Amino acid sequence: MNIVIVDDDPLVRMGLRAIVSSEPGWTVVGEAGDGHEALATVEQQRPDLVLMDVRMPRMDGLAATRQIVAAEWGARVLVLTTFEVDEYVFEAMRAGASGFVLKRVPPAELIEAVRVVASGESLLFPASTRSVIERFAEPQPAATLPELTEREADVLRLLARGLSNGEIAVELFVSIETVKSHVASILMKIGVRDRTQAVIAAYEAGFVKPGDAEGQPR
Amino acid sequence: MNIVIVDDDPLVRMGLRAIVSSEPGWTVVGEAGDGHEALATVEQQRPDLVLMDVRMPRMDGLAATRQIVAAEWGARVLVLTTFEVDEYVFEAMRAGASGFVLKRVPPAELIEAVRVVASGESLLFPASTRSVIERFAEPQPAATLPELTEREADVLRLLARGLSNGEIAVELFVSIETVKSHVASILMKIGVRDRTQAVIAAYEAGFVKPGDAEGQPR
DNA sequence: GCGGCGCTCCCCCGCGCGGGTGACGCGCAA
DNA sequence: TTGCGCGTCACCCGCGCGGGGGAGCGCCGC
Repeated sequence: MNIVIVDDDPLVRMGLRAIVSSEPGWTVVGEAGDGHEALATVEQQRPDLVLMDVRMPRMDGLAATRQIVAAEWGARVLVLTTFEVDEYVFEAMRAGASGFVLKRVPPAELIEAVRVVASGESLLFPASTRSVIERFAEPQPAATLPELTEREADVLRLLARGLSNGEIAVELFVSIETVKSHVASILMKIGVRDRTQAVIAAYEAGFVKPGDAEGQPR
Repeated sequence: MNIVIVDDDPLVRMGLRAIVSSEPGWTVVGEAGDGHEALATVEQQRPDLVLMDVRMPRMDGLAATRQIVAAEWGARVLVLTTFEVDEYVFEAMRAGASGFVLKRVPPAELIEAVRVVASGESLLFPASTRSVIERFAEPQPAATLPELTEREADVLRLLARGLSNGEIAVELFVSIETVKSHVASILMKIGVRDRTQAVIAAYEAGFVKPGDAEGQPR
């Protein structure tokens, strides 16, 4: 397995190199000190895996990760970081990293992490996993909508797709007046002023989710 | 540390008991064969941690997890499963579980998992972590907004909080006319008809996310 | 220096929207 | 039976919004 090490600190690179190259069959085929160098090195060496620092001069590890993962040969990236700043975790995941590990974990754990990531799976440092799970768990009870009648819910769904009263009327086979009546009820029930705020409330309450619209809003 | 084991298969319970009770200081204070028994046992024993199977008769592990975590003393729950069905992972996370591990992992890994979860952190089986990361990574490229100028972005942010043109004007210390001008540019650039559709586009593109508003929309 | 663009402001116009009030039929429960 | 909630429809009014138009300023790049 061929590995590239990216970190702006030469000492850290040496340490990582010592750890990973101690495994039989693992070879460090390149090193880089910033994001730009990383891209160049990865393009030349086409490694199986990249150990990537986050904080680096010129181009940080997240931007570099994005580009490496986006490239067609797509090496897997294991992000290393000194501090467990939560935001980095989410950014790294979005950037396409396969793992997120603190530098200060014992060498055996780091090797295990590399092995896991190389096998095509993913892995997060436990404390990071906790952040991720919490973010997953929370968004549900964010806000809550008062009880809407079935028809009002229909109208709100269409409102949240950007339809005008007239369009909703056509969609539901009723008159505009009826739609206006429902809209008025909705606005009063959820305590907002206009249709825009109603749509916002629908999103905030999870009544509709990004992706629900997808395409046809026109 | 006191542990309760929940699984409908007595043999599996015995195996788990053998593994975890081999650790010094760890005690299995109860067992249960379904969700209802689990709730009763947990309430009596008040364990620090629960090893919870997912598929069980009467009440499944996810429902039981929800109730255990919701209770005020709140034991931590490590979910065990035979198959790595993705949906279980997300459900378990939402239910409030602190970890998700396959039953067939080696005893040493299981013990490590228990240790991690008991320490207040969280942990997922690597293949599950991958699912989670992918779910995190995808929602981004949903839709994309044309390039907005800095000021237009400001206005769109406020639009997405439900402010009227007048309120936006006050917020940005400009005249209503200016706001109307920016709004017109926004509508034209993203190709929509009215402010409501603009807000929808903002949510769909991830320009604003549920939770950004949080409170002040009024 | 001049054009382009972003930001600011102004005016007019038409219409959709939101607020108010009222009405009718239906189903359901008191 | 008498209500009440729901869904349907109607009319009026006022105003915010969106669609035109134009214009001045400062900054940047050619």
